[in-house]
Amino acid sequence: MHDNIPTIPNNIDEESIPDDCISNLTVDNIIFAIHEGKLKVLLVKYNRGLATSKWGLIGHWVRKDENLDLAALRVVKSTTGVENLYLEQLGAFGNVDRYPTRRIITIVYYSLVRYEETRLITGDNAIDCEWIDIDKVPPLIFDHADILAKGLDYLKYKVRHEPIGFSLLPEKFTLLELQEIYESILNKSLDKPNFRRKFQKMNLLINCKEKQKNVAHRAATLYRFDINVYEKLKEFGFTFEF
Amino acid sequence: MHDNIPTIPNNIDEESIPDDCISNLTVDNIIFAIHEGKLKVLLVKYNRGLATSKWGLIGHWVRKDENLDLAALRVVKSTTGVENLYLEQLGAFGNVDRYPTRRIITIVYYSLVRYEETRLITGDNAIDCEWIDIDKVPPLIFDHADILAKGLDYLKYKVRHEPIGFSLLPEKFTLLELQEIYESILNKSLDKPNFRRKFQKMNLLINCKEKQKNVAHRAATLYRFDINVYEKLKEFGFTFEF
DNA sequence: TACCGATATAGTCAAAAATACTATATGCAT
DNA sequence: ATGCATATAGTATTTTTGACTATATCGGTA
Repeated sequence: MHDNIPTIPNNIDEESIPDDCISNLTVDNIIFAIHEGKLKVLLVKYNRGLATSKWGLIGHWVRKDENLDLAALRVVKSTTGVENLYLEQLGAFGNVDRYPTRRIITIVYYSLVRYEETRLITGDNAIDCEWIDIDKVPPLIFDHADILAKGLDYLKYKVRHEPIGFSLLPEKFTLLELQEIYESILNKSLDKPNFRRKFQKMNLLINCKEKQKNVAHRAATLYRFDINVYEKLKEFGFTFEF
Repeated sequence: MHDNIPTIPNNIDEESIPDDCISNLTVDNIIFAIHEGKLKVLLVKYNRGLATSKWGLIGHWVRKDENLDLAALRVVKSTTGVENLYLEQLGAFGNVDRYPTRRIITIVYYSLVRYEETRLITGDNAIDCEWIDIDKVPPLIFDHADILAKGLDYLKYKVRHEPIGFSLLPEKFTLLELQEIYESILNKSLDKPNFRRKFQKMNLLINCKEKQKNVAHRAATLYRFDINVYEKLKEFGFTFEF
């Protein structure tokens, strides 16, 4: 699995840039999700251009009449089938030598999706599209390993400073599920009673007054995220901190 | 002052893009400094292209053989004369209609400089270059007002989460000077004894064992920032929080 | 030289938050 | 009925914050 196939065609025609796209600009997406308590990133194995048979982040050329954010959104939606997601720009990567043959700038976005809501679609420029465990990432094309590393750093930072956990969970979730998000991203274990208390005191959780079903132990209460309270708190200069 | 001059030439030749630059890519810089306790941003009034006679952030075309970071650094150094600065990418702005005549992407950097170290140089593409008080910013070209707003938000966020104050102060500074940075950025007053205690407990300050001189009051101790301790703390997952 | 204005710096105390635990509750499986 | 597994409540100690008071020390000035 994840072998490097050695020879790749090395000419610009192989890039097959659509006519309606800007020729020196792409978007690339770092798409994260949590599955079975583990942090995953979505990668594709390309079937054309300089990236043929190699793994990389999910990117595409930006259309001439398309804003950057929309280009990123288009790519994420068409690959994952997800409608609701957290999407944010990570930054531009444009080192002179990042692309083998010429100068191409990529604007990188990172997004968080709910694993259960995804229906992966391998586009016709790819031969594979998979959720890869964050510590089993194969070698990646171009500067994508650097980009991913930066995205992962940012995720770790972000999870402590904004309540992004909710973007990774289904609408209704238990406090333990929420805690496991933190544990998997921060890579350390946390005290259960203290975690609940801390989170509950923030008032960002709404008790659904429902319980888990079909679990072989005491059923936990289900909660959902109160985005209205969060928006109001932000207006008053509140900053989430974990 | 800061009037809008109405008619501007509206043709691409007026952009005067150097031959060795990429034609659809610029860098723009949000340069902050503190002077007399007030937050300032560096702006220029352009003398050519679509921006003629209007104020804007300090930007330039990116050279074909130049990394993005270096392009930003080149512009900041050549405008301010500063050698040591904090420089970080804020992100890419590339909305379809951000530039009047065609699609141009700009990569925005934000930097912090020490006011006393600057020697402003008005480049030959500008007729003026000034430190502008953050709440006296004139109308700006293109989407620069949006960009500046985002940079300012980021600065406010940043000052609470990373010890950036040191990038705005001379090497040796008093605790009151440090406090005033926080007060001017966060736009509120802070308790003096509590501020000192909080900062001192972080162990990021080295006592220079020197005092202020020629002040009409008890001389304060001078401190400097301990970047080594800061780097080590970061390795262990410490996050600065104010 | 004695006081004044200004800022530095130390100290106090109560309230709030974080931390490390212990204890009890409730679901399903056997 | 018992036990395993997780939920959830509680408790006690330490840390951190926030508001405030008190004292120290500089240059300047009457």
